[in-house]
Amino acid sequence: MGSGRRLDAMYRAMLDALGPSHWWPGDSPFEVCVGAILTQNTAWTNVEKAIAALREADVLEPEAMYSLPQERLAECIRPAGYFNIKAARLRSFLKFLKDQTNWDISALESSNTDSLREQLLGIKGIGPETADSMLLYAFNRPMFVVDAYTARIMTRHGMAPEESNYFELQSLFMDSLPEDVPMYNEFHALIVRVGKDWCKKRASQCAGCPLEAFLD
DNA sequence: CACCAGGCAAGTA
DNA sequence: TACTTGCATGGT
Repeated sequence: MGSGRRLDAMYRAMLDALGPSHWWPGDSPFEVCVGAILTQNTAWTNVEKAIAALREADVLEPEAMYSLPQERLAECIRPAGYFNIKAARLRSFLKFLKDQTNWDISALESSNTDSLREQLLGIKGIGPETADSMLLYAFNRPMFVVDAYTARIMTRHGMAPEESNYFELQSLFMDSLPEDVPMYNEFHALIVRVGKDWCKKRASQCAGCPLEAFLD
């Protein structure tokens, strides 16, 4: 429970400075899952365009989306980039929903978190960050989401070695913070916002960063 | 013009 | 196992 205080202080500093993020409220768990796949290595503004196109095509619902030929699905999501790959990934997720839930995504609510995580990771195109984003933001499970910004911020603050893997970074948070879904939700969102605006890959434009006081 | 974005899988040695 | 590369649009 050592670094818990520091993480909590960082969380409050970011929240005080930036205010709540209202991230991924989504119109449905399915929509959140679609967004999680589309946003892989892609700016969210581009994802919004793709989701709008899916809604316009009236396929923002599992069975309808699966009935759309992959090539046309790819065309809808073109603005999100990697459209051919992501169309295939959406379809592998849709096939999972069909096979495991008979198109009733709410059937997944009864699975325990660890087995649901394993199931999601078994789908081609869903890696640890996408699976955990779905668990936290679509299924309201207490799973901390790690991304490139999380790694950068933690290493830059001397709280994790450069070579830390996903699980090690995730454990840093989950071993010392309470299992609090709304807090995990907001914490990850704040990390992304701070990473985008201040914690750049190179140079250090740390002036004004909400976490400036936590640098050594 | 270069660089980056809420990653992942496949290929190589 | 540990690197490297392909995937692709849109904003700064």
